Amino acid sequence: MSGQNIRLSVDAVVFGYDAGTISVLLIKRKYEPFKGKWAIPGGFVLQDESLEEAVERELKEETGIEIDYLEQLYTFGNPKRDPRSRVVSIAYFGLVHPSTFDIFAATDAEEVQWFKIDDLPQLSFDHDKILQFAITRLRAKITYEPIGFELLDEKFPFSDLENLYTTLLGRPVDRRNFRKKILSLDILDELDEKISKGSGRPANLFKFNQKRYNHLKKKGIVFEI
Amino acid sequence: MSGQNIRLSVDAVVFGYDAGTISVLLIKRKYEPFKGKWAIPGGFVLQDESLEEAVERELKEETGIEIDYLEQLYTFGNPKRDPRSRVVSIAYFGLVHPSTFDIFAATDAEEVQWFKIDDLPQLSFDHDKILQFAITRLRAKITYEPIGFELLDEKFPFSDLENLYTTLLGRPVDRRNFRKKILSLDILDELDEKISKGSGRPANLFKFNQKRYNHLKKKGIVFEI
DNA sequence: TTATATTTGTGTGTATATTACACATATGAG
DNA sequence: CTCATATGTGTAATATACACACAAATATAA
Repeated sequence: MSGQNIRLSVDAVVFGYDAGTISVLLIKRKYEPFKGKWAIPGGFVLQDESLEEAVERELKEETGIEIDYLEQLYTFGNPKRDPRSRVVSIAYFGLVHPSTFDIFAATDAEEVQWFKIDDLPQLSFDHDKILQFAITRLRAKITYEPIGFELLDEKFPFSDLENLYTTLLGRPVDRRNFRKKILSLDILDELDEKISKGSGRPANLFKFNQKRYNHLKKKGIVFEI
Repeated sequence: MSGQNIRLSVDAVVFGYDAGTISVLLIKRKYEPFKGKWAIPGGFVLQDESLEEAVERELKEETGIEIDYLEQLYTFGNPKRDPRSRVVSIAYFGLVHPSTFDIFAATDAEEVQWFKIDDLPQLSFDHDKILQFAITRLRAKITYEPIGFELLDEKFPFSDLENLYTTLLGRPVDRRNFRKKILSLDILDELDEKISKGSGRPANLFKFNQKRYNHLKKKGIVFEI
């Protein structure tokens, strides 16, 4: 027991969304093992920080990013997952708004990049497994928790939400029925603002009302698409 | 990084079911801290074993039990959760069939006991939090995965399943509608066997067909109550 | 300025699923 | 053989999900 020599790390799969594609944030490894290969950002947990603090610190150190939504994903503990020594990794998954996504997508730092999830490079360690796990969770979770809003701007036209769901679910959604359903949940505030995207009729902007959602949830009313 | 001194443990919340009550397996701690208090079984992960192996080993060592269903629950990493030193614990939740449950319920070893979940003793560490987490997961999960069968005998009358759901959901379910719904999922085999429980009409026995469920799941057909 | 292309916004009828509900049947016990 | 107890079953009413098309507001090009 006293001979336990297991190191503990955290890894974060961070998703961003723009114009019909989901991307994930990766870093290029500077050192062995897997030097030069892409990996999910992460690192070792420090003695006195919580796991969430470790994730946020590592993300800031390695990518400069600050996360809008973070949740624990799964803990990967296969004894052979790191070729050097025993490392157990607690994986998180995170979401960022387009404002964050855009900034970092623009700066093409060679060592930090967004990759579209259907055009991923080879990954280090068991990171492909972790990433697939995260994608599965994201796709599933948007159907029973209103986390999709974390991938949109604070104020968004309804079509953005619809496109996000079309993308994540991988199938078309009926515009009228989708709108009816979401609006019936009573978790969106319709704003007195319009946005015009090139040609076409300007769209009304909406805003997710987190407080109202929490309130409804407490009453046992569930989000479901 | 080399100064990391975090120990890694696993803990298991094991549930059993009998006659309208859900119970959980606890052990009485032999040593400080929390000596004499009840706790969820668990212990430190050994160098070369997987997390699941660690859980199974600890359960066997501490309680003698073998588990029928095991899944990772959540990783608890609050720096202060253990008063001695930093210990991160990966919690699992497990289910056992009544055959296992009955045996161990009978032997009233002073240091290992089943407790009804609405009559729990004070627990050590953050184990009450872990336990509540597990209960929440169990209650939620039986509505979208057919794991309830792991709490019943291999062959069971329909009323057992109905009572289990009534218990876990904490509300009555309509017998006819429930039966219709479950049978429509086509994951139960009706056997040519009857069981007679004291008085009343003997009940037909059913058996969960895991293969058929896996097959349906692969086709995207989901279990849902 | 007018016509055209583009995107948003909206309602109704149909099919499907969920819910409520009561009585006959098979057995054991007295 | 009567009574108590648990099982087994169907139908009608209601609610939910789904399919589907055209008018309104703007930008652009003629």
